[in-house]
Amino acid sequence: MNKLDESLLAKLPPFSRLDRAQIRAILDQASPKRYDEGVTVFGEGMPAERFYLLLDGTIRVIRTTPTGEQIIALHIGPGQLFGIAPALARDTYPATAVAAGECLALSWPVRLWPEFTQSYEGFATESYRTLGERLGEMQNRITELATQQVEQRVAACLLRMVTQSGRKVENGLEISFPITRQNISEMTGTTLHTVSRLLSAWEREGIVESARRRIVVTAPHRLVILSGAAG
Amino acid sequence: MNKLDESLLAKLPPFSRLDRAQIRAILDQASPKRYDEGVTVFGEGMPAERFYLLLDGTIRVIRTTPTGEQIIALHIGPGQLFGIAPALARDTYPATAVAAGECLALSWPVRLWPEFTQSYEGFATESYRTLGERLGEMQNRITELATQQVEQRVAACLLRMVTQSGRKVENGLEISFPITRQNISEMTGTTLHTVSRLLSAWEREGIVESARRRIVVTAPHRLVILSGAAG
DNA sequence: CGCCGTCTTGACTCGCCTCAACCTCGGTGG
DNA sequence: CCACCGAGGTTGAGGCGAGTCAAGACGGCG
Repeated sequence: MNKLDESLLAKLPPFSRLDRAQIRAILDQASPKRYDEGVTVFGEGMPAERFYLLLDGTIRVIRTTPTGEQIIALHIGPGQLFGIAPALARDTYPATAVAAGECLALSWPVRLWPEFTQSYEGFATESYRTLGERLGEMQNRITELATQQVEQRVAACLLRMVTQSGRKVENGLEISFPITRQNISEMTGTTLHTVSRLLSAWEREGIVESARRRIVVTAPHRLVILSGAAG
Repeated sequence: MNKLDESLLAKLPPFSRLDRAQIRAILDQASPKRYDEGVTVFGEGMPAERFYLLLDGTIRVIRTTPTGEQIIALHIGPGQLFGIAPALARDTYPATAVAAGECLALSWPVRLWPEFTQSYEGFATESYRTLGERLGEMQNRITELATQQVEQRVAACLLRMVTQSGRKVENGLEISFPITRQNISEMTGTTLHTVSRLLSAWEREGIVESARRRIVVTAPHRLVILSGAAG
C-alpha cells in the first residue's frame, strides 16, 4: 500500500486542527480504495463496519422503496465524510452509497470512531456539523416536496448540484458527474419524462445545455427565478 | 422553584445509566417550565441558547416557507430531548417548536451540553441515537413524499401519530393531542380539503372516528393496507 | 347571541403522470 | 467498416388525482 500524503487531510475541516503526527497516525490506519462508476460502496441495511472519507469524485446516496423505486437522498462531494452510521449509534447503514463517477475514498473500521472523536480535537465537532448540514438539507427537501411544483423542484435541484459540485466550462457551469434524466427524477420525485420536457424547454430558452449524461447551466440566475428562490 | 424529583429522569434513556447524585446535579441545573397550547418554545433562526427535555405533552416542530406556508417537520413526545442544536454545532435553531397541547419541559443552557456529553456516560450516545432516528424518519418522509399518493401519505401519517402517541380509548386509538385537518395537510404536503375528504370517506367506512381536533383510529390494520405498508 | 375557527362538500380545472412510439448516440462484434 | 443493440433521451395524446374556487354548516367561546 502506498504511503498517503499528509497534505491530503490537513486542509479538511475534521482534521484541520491536528498536528502532523496525529494526521500521520490517522492515515496509517486508513484504507484507501478506488471505486469505478456505478460500484456500490455499501448497501442499505448492511452492518456498518467502516466509515469513509471521500477524497475525489461524487458519491450518490440512494434508498429503495418496497416497490423497487429508487430515490436519491443526497450527493456527497470531495472532502466529506460519509457512511458515518457510528455517529448516530447505528449498527447498519441507513442507505446505499454508490459511486456517481470514478471515486477515491479512505475508510476506517468503526471501532476507531470513538477513538477519533475523543482523541482528536475538532473531529467530533466537525463531523456533527456536517451531520447538521445534511439534516438541514433534508428538511429543505421535505419543504420543497411538500410545497413546490415540479418545475421549481427540478430547477432547485440543478442549482444545488451546480453549486455543490459545479465545474466552470466555456458556456457556464457543468455538473461534474454523469447524470441522467432518470437520476434527476429520482431526486425530485417526478418522472424522467417530465424532467426531459423541462430540460428541453430550458434548452430552447438558453438556460441550460445538455448532452447525454452531461448538463451545463448557462443562465443560473434564471434558474434561481424559476426555483422560486426557496431552496 | 420546586425541587424536582429524581425519578423523573431515572427511566429515560439519556440518563438511565447515571446514579442518583448525577441525576440530582442535572436536575438542580434544570429550569422546568409549563407551556400552554399554541405557545412557541423557540423560533426558527433564533440563537440556540437552551436545549430541552419534554416531560409531558407534545411538541410540534414547524418550518415556514418564504411564501408563508407552514410545514410540520415532526412531533416530539414525552421523554424526548429537543432543541438540541448544540449537538449539531449549530448556534441557531433550525426550526420552530410550539406546544401542540399543554406541555411541561425542562431546559438547560447550551454551555452545559459539552459537560453533559463528557461527564455523563450514555448521554451523548443516546442523544445521537435519537438524532439518528429522526434523520431516518426524515428520510422516510422524503421517500413517501416523492413516491406515494396523497391517500397513502395521509394514512401513513395517521398511523405514525397513533403509534408514537396514541392513547387507548373505547373504540380504538386516539391521537393524544389536538390536531386539525390543516395540521395533517401540513404534515403530508396536501390541502385541508383533501384531508377532510379522505377522513370523511374513512369515517363512512368505519376506519376512523373524528371530532373537532380529535381523531380516533378504529381500524389501524386497514390504514396499514391503505398506506401501502411503506413506512 | 354573534363571531370565528374548524370542517364539509360540490363543481371545475389543470399539472403531471401514464402510455406509447420513436430517435440518437456510443460501443461492440462480425 | 458497418450493422446491431441497448441505454439514454424526446415528444405527443389522453386521463385522472388532487388542487382551487366557492358556499355553507357546525360548534365553542367571549
